[in-house]
Amino acid sequence: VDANTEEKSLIDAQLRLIHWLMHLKKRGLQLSTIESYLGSFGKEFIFEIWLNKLDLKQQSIDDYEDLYRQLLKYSSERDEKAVQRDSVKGKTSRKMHQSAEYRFGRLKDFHQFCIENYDAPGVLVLQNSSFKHLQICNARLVSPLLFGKLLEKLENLSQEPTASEWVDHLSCLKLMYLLSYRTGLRLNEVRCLKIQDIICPELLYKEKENTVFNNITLHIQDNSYRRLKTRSANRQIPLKIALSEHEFLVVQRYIQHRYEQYLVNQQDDLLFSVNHRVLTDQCISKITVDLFSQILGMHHGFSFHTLRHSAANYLAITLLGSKEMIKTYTDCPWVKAKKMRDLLFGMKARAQEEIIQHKWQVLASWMGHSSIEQTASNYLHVLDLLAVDRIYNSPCIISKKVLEQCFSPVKSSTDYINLNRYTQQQKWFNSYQQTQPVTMAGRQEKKFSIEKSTLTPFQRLISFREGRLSEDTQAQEWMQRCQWMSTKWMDRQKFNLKTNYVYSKNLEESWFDELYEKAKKLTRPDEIIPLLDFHYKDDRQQDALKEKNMVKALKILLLFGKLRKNFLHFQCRMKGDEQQIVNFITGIEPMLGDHLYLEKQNYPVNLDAPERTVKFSFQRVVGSNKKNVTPLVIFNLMLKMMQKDELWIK
DNA sequence: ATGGACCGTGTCCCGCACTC
DNA sequence: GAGTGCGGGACACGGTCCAT
Repeated sequence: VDANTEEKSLIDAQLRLIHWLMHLKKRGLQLSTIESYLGSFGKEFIFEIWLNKLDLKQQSIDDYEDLYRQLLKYSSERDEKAVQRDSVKGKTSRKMHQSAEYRFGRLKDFHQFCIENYDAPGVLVLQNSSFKHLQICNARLVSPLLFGKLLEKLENLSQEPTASEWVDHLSCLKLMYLLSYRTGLRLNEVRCLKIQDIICPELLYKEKENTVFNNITLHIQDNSYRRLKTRSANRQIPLKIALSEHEFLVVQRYIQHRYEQYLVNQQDDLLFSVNHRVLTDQCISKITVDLFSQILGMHHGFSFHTLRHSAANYLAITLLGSKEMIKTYTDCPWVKAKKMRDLLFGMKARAQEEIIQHKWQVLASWMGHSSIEQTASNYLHVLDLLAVDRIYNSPCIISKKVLEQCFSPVKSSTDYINLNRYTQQQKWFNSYQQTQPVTMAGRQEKKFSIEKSTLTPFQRLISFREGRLSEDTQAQEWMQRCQWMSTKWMDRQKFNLKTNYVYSKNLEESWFDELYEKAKKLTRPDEIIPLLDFHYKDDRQQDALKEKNMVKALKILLLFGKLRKNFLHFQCRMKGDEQQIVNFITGIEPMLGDHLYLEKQNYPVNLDAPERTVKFSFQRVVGSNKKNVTPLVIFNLMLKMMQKDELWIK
């Protein structure tokens, strides 16, 4: 990368921006509006391009995400400053246009334009429609437990018959996950590792089979495949201290295996290639998001890049935190953490750990950042924890004389006393939980069957519907029940559908889909669909009765309910109908938690009126607002009902 | 009873002109 | 560059009327 190409990409970026402005003009916007659009992020955009020497044409999804996250951060900062100014003046203005939300919309518009005209990839940061959501998902970290689940899901994926051609690629992906999670490598850095990037003397003498290598160091540098962000991203990552013992062995084994192939065919020199092919970064991003979706449901905001974020935070804790903190948050043993510090900071510096200054620099260069600031502000979400941890554990020195003046004479051989010794005796967390280490189940070591138990019934249902778990017969039965229910409730012609049609094949699937879509729309962005954690009070004696009433209510809903728009209708014509409705209410109402209530219209029914339909709706209450969420609740009830076999016995 | 057409309401967001 | 008032479109929702 010479200065000339740097300049070129800077100009390209500017042209892109100008092109967008022209496009806005063509759309008929007035100049004043376009001006404010440009003002939303234009300067910062160009600044970031220049600062990080970015080439937009070469950017991966993760690079875009980084860039946009930074821009949105600048935007929020502008907002914060405005709030401060206002609070000085003593007014609390409700912002209208030039707000972070507004600028978020402009940036989204710009990126959409780039997607259409410059083949830019879709970006997760901007996909979420609500701006607030973004701030939450920004700080998501992958815990060792979650990472274990991710690997497990990947393992499941490679067990599927359709994946048979991809098994080797998926094994590579697993190693990429591992390396990124432990070392914080970017997607393209790990994806495009070359055999030549591996520094390992033992590889060259291929003598003993079963030795453990002393170390394997990855040299992260620019190469023709990889598109690195900056030249400063030239760095070396020692794997022996970054990985656990077992993980190191797994990686070593793979490298040995690939090296032998490489000796035969030196053209094929990418570490993770299978017959000259490596999974594309888009493909990896998509698989990763899908796997997380399987674990966490929709709208989780996790991506491959989250692994890098997690690595940064766990490294920060491991390098800078106290023993307690390390044990609580990471799966790294304390002994290993000490070893890491010795190696990275140097033994001498470690001896005076309190005062060494270059710790942050070590972390930043490990991550491939040119400045400490960059790591701290973009990647570290645990700074406050680290600060508290540090304060809590730092020595609290007080002069012996002061103590003696206040209290009685003090026994001490020195003039100073470290009070921390005494305060620490009432540690808040002297019994901390040791985090369980990540388990790396290999294909050979463990036989995998799709573990249905780890999926919720809802996930199994949806997986089955999408053909991912076609052999799950239980889910198949549930699906049929659901289709029957949604058809009976929603299809105006099929109100009289009999239960013996539950397993008939010619039910229309669209009714279920419609209900599912409606439920999704009513779900708040931070929720997974089955949000209604129906409340049961602990009182055991009441439980049996409550359960009985609930089953009764569900049976009534099953047989007599009608879903019209956002309302649940019950006819009240025959003599028994009135009692059924009462039963329904008494069974349902105790299930609803604090945020839901059952709203009743035309109840009790006026038996003389021609119209004798009771209309129920479920209302979600937030503060003083209420919202009709009937389809969502019905969908949830349906999920419950499909599992209750007693409802389906003839 | 059912479905279609229409309408009023409320909310959200956008565009524009304007001021400081 | 930040902020505001106003107008207006898109949309969801519910209600009403009417024909079948």
